[in-house]
Amino acid sequence: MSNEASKPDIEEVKSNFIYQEIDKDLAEGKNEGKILTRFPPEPNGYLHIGHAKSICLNFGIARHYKAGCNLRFDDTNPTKEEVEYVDSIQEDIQWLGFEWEGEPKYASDYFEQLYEWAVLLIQKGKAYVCELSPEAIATQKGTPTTPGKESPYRNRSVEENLDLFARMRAGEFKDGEKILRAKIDMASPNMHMRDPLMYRILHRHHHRSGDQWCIYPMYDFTHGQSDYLEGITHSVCTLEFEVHRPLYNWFLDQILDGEAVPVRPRQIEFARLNLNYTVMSKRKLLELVQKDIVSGWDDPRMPTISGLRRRGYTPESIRMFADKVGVARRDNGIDIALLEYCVREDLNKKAMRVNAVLNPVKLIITNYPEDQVEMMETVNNPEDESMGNRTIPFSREIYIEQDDFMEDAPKKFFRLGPGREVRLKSAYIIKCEDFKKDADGNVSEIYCTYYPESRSGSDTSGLKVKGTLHWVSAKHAVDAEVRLYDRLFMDEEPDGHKDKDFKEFLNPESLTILSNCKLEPFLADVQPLDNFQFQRLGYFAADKASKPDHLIFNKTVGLRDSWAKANK
RNA sequence: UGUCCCGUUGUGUAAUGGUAGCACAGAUGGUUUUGGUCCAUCUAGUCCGGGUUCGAAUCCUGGCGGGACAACCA
Repeated sequence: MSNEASKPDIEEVKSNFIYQEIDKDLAEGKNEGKILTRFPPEPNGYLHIGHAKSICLNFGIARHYKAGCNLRFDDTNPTKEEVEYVDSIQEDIQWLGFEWEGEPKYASDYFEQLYEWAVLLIQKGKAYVCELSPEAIATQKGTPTTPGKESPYRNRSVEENLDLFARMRAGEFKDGEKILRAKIDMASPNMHMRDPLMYRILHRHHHRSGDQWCIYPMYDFTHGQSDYLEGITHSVCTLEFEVHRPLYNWFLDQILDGEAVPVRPRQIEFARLNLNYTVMSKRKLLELVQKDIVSGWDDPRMPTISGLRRRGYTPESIRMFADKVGVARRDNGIDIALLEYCVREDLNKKAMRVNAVLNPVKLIITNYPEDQVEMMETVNNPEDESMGNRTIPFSREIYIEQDDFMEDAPKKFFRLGPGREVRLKSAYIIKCEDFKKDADGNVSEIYCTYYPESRSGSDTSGLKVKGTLHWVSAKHAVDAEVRLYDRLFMDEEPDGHKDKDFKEFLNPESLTILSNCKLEPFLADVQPLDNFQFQRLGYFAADKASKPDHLIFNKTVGLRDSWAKANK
C-alpha cells in the first residue's frame, strides 16, 4: 500500500491489543505470514468520525505491516443503500489519506457464491425454508434468558427445501412469504445461533445487481464468507459483533467442512468511538438530514467526515485524533475537546495568519493623513518561517472588533478604552482619545491618535503596551459572511436518555451567521476549504459555496482563550 | 435474573508478575507585537473484599458496577 498516510506525520502507535494479537498470529506462522485487513461499510449513509477511527485502525494496520486493506461495501440490503453513499464513502476515505487494495469490493459481487453455499447448507441438512411470519419468529425465538421453540417447518426434507429455495430465487413468492434459515440450536444461550435468517425475499432493485435478484442474503450470512473469499486475515470490527462471531465461524465450518485452508479470517473486536455532545448513529444523523435540522450530511455541525471537512478539519487532524483516542475494549466517551485540540495543533503549524474583523466598529486615527496608505509588512505564520511575509494596507480609518473596546474597562482588560493605549498588530501604537455612541447607546466610532515613531519593525517610541489588536483598513476591506458554530447538542449524551428523544437536546444557537464581516483584501480570492487563522479569533475555512462576490467562511474552532475563560 | 465482554487520575490510553507513565482537560508561573503558540511547575488514579507470590493494576476467587445480545438492519 502506498499512500499519503504512509508518511508518518505523527508518531506511529502500535501498542494496542490488536497489534499484539496480530504479532502473535504472525509469530505462530498463521495465514502463511500474510496480513490483509478490510473496511466494510454499508452504503446507507455518510461516514462519521467513528468510522474514521475504524478506517485509521484498519488501514493503519495494513500500513504498519506493509500489507493491504480492502474496501468492501456490505450491500446486502437494497432497501437502504444508494450509489450516493458509495461515492461519498470512497471520497471520504481517500480524503483521509488512505488507498484501498485493488478495486473496491462489494458483497453483492458474491451473491452467486453465497447462493451456492446456501444450497450446500440445505443439502447438508443445515438450512431450511421457513414460512413463519416475522412476529411468529420473534416469539418463537425466545429471549436471552429463555430458550426458543423450533419452527414447524424445521424438519422439511432436503428435496423440498431445495425446491422451495430455488422457487424463492425464481420469484414465485411475495416479500416475506418465505425465508431461508440455518438449522442450529433454538436453545442456544447465544440468540444469534437460534436458527438465524440466511435469506429473505425482497423484490427490490439493487444499486449494483439491478433486478437480477429478488432474494438477498442477510448480513450474518454474508460478512464472514466475504472476508473468507477476499482472503482477509484479520477482521477488525466493533464490539457489538462479538456475539456474531460464533455464527460466522459456524457458517465457515459448514462450508469448509474440515478442509484446511491457507487463510481463515480472525475477527477481533474493539470498542466503538463515542464523542460527547453529539450523536454517532447513521440512523439519527439521517434523521437530522431528512428533517432539515441540518443543511445536509456535510453540514459543518455534523460529526461526519464530510461535515468536518467542510468545517475546516484536515485529514491530518482527524488521523491524529484517531491515534490519540487509542483502541481498547472498554466503553469510552471521548471529550470533544480532544478533537478540537488536534485540529488546533495541526492548523497552528499550517494556517496562514490573516486579519478579519467579525463584529466591526470603525476607528479613526485623527492625526493620520487623510489620503495616506502605508503597506505594513506582516509575517504569514510565526510557526513556519518558510511561509514568508506579506503586506497589508493601513490607513486613517480602520475596523476593529467591538469586543476590543470597553467604555468602563476593568484593570485586567488589555484592550482599548478611553485614554488607553494598544498596539495595532504589525502597525502603530494608538491611544484612544474619544468615542461616539449611536441612538441605541452602542459605540459607533472610536477616535484615536497614533505614535508615528511606534511603527512596527522600527519602533523607537519606547512605549510599552499590554494589548495588541487585529484590524482591517476600512477602505481596503472586503465584505464576507462568517458562520460560527457551537455544539449541535446541549447534552453530553443526547441519545443517552431513555424517555427523551435526542432531538430535545438540540442547541438552538448551534449556528450564528455574521454577514457584515470585514476582511483584509488578501482574502478576496480564496479557494473553498482553504484554512486560515483569523488572528486572535480562531481557525476558519472558506466554505464550499464561497465565491469572490460572496465570500463565506466557516469557523473551524476558536483559539484557546484564557481571557474568555477567566471571565466566565 | 441467561450467555458473553469490560472496570487504571475528570476523560482517554500505557504498564502483559518488578519504580503506576503519557495525552487531553483543569490550576499556576515565564516568554510573547495573536490574552494564540512555546516553556516550566502543579493537581489527580489501579471498583471492593479475600487468596497465590519475596513482590499483584496484572494471576485465582467472590462481590459490586457498566455494556452487548431477543430487526425478514448492518
